Amino acid sequence: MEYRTILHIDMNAFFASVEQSAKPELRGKPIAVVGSGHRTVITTSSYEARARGVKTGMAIWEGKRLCPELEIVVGDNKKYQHTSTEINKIFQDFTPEVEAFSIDESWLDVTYSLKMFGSAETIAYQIKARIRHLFDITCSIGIAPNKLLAKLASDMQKPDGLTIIKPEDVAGVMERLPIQDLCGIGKKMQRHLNLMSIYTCGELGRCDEARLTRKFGIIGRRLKQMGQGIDDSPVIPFGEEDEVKSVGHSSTLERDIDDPVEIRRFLLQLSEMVGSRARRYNVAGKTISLYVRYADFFSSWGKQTTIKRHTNQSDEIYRTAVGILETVDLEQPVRLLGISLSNLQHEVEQLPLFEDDRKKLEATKAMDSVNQKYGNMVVTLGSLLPGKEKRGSHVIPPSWRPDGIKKVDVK
DNA sequence: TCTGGGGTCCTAGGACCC
DNA sequence: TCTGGGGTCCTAGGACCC
Repeated sequence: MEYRTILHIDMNAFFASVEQSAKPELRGKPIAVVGSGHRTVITTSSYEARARGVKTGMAIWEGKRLCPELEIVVGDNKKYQHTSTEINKIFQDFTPEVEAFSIDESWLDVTYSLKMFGSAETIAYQIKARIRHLFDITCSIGIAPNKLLAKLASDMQKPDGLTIIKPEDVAGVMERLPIQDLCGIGKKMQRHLNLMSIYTCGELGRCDEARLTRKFGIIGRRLKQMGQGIDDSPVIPFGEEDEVKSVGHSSTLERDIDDPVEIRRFLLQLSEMVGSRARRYNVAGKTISLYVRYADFFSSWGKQTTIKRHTNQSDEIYRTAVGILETVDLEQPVRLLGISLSNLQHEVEQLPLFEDDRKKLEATKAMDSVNQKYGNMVVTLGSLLPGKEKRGSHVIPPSWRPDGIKKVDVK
């Protein structure tokens, strides 16, 4: 039996560590990285803050209540993107098989690198040393025969850990491991399995497959395998991922609004963000979705509509979103609005037939290039301007990938 | 004083065509 | 003025990840 050797590398408290590294006065202190705007939440907290119970997703006041001396730092997306890209370059020195799972997590398949570097452990220590040397931050690394177990292993020792799960130890590790420790088993799944008297991976791995399939459909088989620590999924290097399937933006408003004009102005902004990103990716979509969350936070709805032809034009996205909005009677003031474009076609380069279309295309391209150079939304569709509302710059989500997007063209 | 943002995958049910 | 079934596309919603 040939085993693969997979590393999972998880940057410890990534955004907070980058900030502490850049600003020595923050080192050793409880800090929280947040977005701008007063409705932001804590994106990452330092280990000093975590020790006090400050967690991702908390409101600032909540963190402050737990830890009054908590230092609040507004996140700097560019800095994290840059650091992540540089770290991924380090990985490339050890294997071309690098898959970025998020901005701060990657898998490396080092199966064919072992001869050159000696062992996976050696590789892991070298990676740790280089990241520490260049950026003064730590990471936790898991080494295992597959991605599932490597991710599990990297979670076992934090911060600055190195955990190895050898093929011969898999069964022993899984036997008493709580099912919710596996990546892919969330709260709901845990509850369902617990109701079936399944609490450990050992129990899950021994469960009758038909029983799992009856309950969970086609993922039943996958669940049993997970319980056994089996995972055949390959490390998919950059450039070989599936194409993106949707492009969307959503944003919580600084205050709840019910004025239709204000709502539309915001939708226009979102449409332009979605459209410009779709154009940058060279994709166009047929399905436009609108998502609304009401002031009470709990009630929300999403509606989508599919149009005749693919588009990546902001104004068409906007018109479609407004069309959806007009089919609905808003029940409350609105807290959050989101627009997304899906049903995507890739590699779109349209040649307009008419002079007017050509002019519009030229104008769009000029606008996009200014925005790319000077920051998003510097130039936008005209009717945006009256409000002159400043959009908060959001902390980028961890789903961001080092190169910004998955592969876009079809081979 | 509350509670972010960007994705993926899966299922169910209806419309419609052959 | 009936009957069934397969395939595809669509909307809606849930669960999961970071």
